[in-house]
Amino acid sequence: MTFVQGDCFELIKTLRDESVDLVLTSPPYADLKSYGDFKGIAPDDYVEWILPLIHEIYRVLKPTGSFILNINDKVESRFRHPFVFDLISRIHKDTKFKMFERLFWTKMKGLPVQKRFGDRVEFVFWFVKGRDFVFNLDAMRTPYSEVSLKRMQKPIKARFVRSLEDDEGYKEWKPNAKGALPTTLVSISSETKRIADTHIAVFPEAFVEYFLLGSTNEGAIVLDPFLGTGTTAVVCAKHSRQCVGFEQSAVYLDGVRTRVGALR
Amino acid sequence: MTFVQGDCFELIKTLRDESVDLVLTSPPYADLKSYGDFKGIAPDDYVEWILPLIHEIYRVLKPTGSFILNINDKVESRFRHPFVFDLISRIHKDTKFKMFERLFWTKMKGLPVQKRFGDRVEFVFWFVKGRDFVFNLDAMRTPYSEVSLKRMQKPIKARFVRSLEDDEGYKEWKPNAKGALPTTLVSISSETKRIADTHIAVFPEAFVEYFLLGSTNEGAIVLDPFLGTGTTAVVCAKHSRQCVGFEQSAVYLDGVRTRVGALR
DNA sequence: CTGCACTATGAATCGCTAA
DNA sequence: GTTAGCGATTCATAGTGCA
Repeated sequence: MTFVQGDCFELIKTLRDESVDLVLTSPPYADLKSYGDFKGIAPDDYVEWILPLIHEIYRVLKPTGSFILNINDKVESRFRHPFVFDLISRIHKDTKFKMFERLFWTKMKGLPVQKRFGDRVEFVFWFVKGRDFVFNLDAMRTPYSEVSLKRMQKPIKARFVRSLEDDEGYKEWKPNAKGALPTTLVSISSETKRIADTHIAVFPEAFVEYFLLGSTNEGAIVLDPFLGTGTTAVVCAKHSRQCVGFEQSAVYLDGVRTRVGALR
Repeated sequence: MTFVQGDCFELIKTLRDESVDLVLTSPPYADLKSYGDFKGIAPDDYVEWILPLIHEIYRVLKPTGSFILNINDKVESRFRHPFVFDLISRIHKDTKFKMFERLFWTKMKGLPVQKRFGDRVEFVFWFVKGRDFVFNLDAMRTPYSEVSLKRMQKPIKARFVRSLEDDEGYKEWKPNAKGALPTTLVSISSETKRIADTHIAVFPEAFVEYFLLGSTNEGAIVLDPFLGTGTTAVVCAKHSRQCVGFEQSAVYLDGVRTRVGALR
């Protein structure tokens, strides 16, 4: 575990090429207001602001590594600002990152709104450098629905071979002990933490756990350049991964050290 | 109801400026293979292919009108191609369209995959020309969840004013008769239609109904440049909207005329 | 009308083979 | 080397039908 207080845009330059297995982070979303110690970034400036960091992330990532980015867009004067779409487009143009998948994190809990749709979905982008990346699909399997579980109580037959019109096309179907295949809709409820006497919304631990176990093996080096309240560090400690975390705010970083220290 | 057989890129040029209330469509997604009568568009060429149509859509739309676009991206050699993100970015750069909202249509049923996440989500983009557009929020309210309904059986008090620590912050909460506020996660199950002896997947009627009633009033002129099996036309007929539909395939268009004619 | 059993199918993806 | 076409394969859900 290595936690450093300072500006991640500078600190990441001290890391060696191809030394990190996973970058898992939720950068501050574009906002006109400030965010903790962090001065807000206007939506129009967001892409140019964060792109240098993404180039560095590409550099420090191992060839088998992943970059998992949680982000959401904002409404500005009644319209949804397109900076997330701009960003994903630019990442493909300016770097060699490939998008393994775009996932939709639904929280089922959100701020009430009056004249709009309630926003219950955030983006999760999973970038890789090439085909040979770590992906533990079984670790990401999700619980079967109640209806499915009921049906599984006794073996069932299902037709898999569509072209055959006769009964030969039947096979036994066995449910996977580890759960159903994961889908692009990721349902994880949100959490709130209290640090330095302010409530802030963060990554839930379940969210970090899901992606950490799915994209790394034990002993992996995991970087979170916007450590915040340190959820990434806590989950890494629980699952034998090494966390490198950067954070501007000394107050937040103290909180992280306490939180991680309490696990021993 | 006006149905014309031909190329929508040309046909749309015959429509007058600011004459349409809603463009609701699901263009063919990028594909390397061909798609019905339609020659497939390679993902790399998709944006340049469809952008001229979008300029025309802007032109024919009334100042209060909406352009609602259902689209999804594709996997190409194991990676998710970014053309949807490129497209949304370019629409903002090349036209004056504003994005009212980006919605996520989840179908809860999809083709099985082996080594990926199952794709259960498609994008729905709602573009407008300015602040003064038709939006019937109440028509888009969704049924309350079972948990919410249970709570509503007897009057409950809910705390809305969070800053107050005392009991004065309680208010009576009355459920809205038209349902819960809609969210950006839209759950509508998929449908199958059979036309010209082939199964094709389309807009479900419930999908068209949801967005049609939410974005237009009675008597509205609705354009679907990729009419396909004509779900847009059928739903317009049921709800007293005028549909203008373009479709390349004469076979499909015959099917549409039969389908709409059967409603009288 | 309810509940359970059973089946069809969904804007798919991968890997092999041929050119 | 690369690409394009084709066949094999994947399974949870919605819907139908019957007791």
